[in-house]
Amino acid sequence: MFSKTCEYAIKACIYIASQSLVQKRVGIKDIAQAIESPEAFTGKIMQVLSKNHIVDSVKGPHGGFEIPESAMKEKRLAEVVRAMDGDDIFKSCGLGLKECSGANPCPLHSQFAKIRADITKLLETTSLYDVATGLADGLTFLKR
Amino acid sequence: MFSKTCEYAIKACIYIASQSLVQKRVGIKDIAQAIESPEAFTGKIMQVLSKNHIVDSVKGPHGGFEIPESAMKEKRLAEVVRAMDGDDIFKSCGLGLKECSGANPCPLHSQFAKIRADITKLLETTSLYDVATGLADGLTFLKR
DNA sequence: CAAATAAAAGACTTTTTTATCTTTTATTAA
DNA sequence: TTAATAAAAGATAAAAAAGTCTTTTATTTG
Ligand code: FES
Ligand code: FES
Repeated sequence: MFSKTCEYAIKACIYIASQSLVQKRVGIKDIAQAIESPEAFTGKIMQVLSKNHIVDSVKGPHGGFEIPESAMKEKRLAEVVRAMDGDDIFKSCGLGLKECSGANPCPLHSQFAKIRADITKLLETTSLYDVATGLADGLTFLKR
Repeated sequence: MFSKTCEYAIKACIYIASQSLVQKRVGIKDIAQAIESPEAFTGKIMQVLSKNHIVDSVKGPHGGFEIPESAMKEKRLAEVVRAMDGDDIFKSCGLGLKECSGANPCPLHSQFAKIRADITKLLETTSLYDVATGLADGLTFLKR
């Protein structure tokens, strides 16, 4: 479904958001620990998220990453996915045809298009705030 | 969604089935041409499909691959996917947690589980015959 | 039976994805 | 203003996925 990179990115954003809810800025080490990802690789991912203005980054002592509450209410999961994996998941053919189109449909097009629309809806409507609260409340988990 | 290998496998099966509908056995070259796949790689994929009894293989002159009409009415897309990609798509967590469970749900679990169930239903209920007829009738396509 | 045909099997190569290690830059606070 | 801290940037490395090439085995038909 998502690349490993994208999975890490989504989890990192949710974790950062949940910590930002209690005014805590978090470093790469914290993040890697919280989402069970390799530390250096997580750093690379954070660079991309930061460049795409999905997270705010602060260098130096007491630095780290954060997502202001106002921002996390706006940012959708779809933005994170687009930053990491592009928009393949939103528009490409399930059987790998060069482009998905009703005019030249693959044998799964009609059924697959529905599923893809559901995925798109999920990602486009869910904000980081929506998922961060469940984590903060101990209802959902990012590892195991 | 699916690996490249799995996409080729699904398309190959649909093509073979559609040709079997008109009593035509097809070789690797035909298949590769019909689904726009690398020939040698397609050969490898056919070996797996053959070992898993999804297609029948015949060596020697006038040999090739076929799927008897009775068999293609039984075989589901899910079998092809399992043979190539395992059952990850049917059971694994969308965010890559070690296992998907309601007891330890990731933040997307409830929404993702629905989508995964839809995908499973599509693959488990669609037979090769179902998709082969559309191709044979020129309503669906395997390339471009 | 011999020659031709076509898939199976095995050994490799290339590309992409995932991951690591080192150096640099920015920031803070003593 | 310098030492410590933490992310950014850059250069590699390892693993997995995708793809190729060569040899072997099975089958058919003249
Ligand atoms: S053409 Fe394959 S999903 Fe639309
Ligand atoms: S735990 Fe993630 S999808 Fe079920």
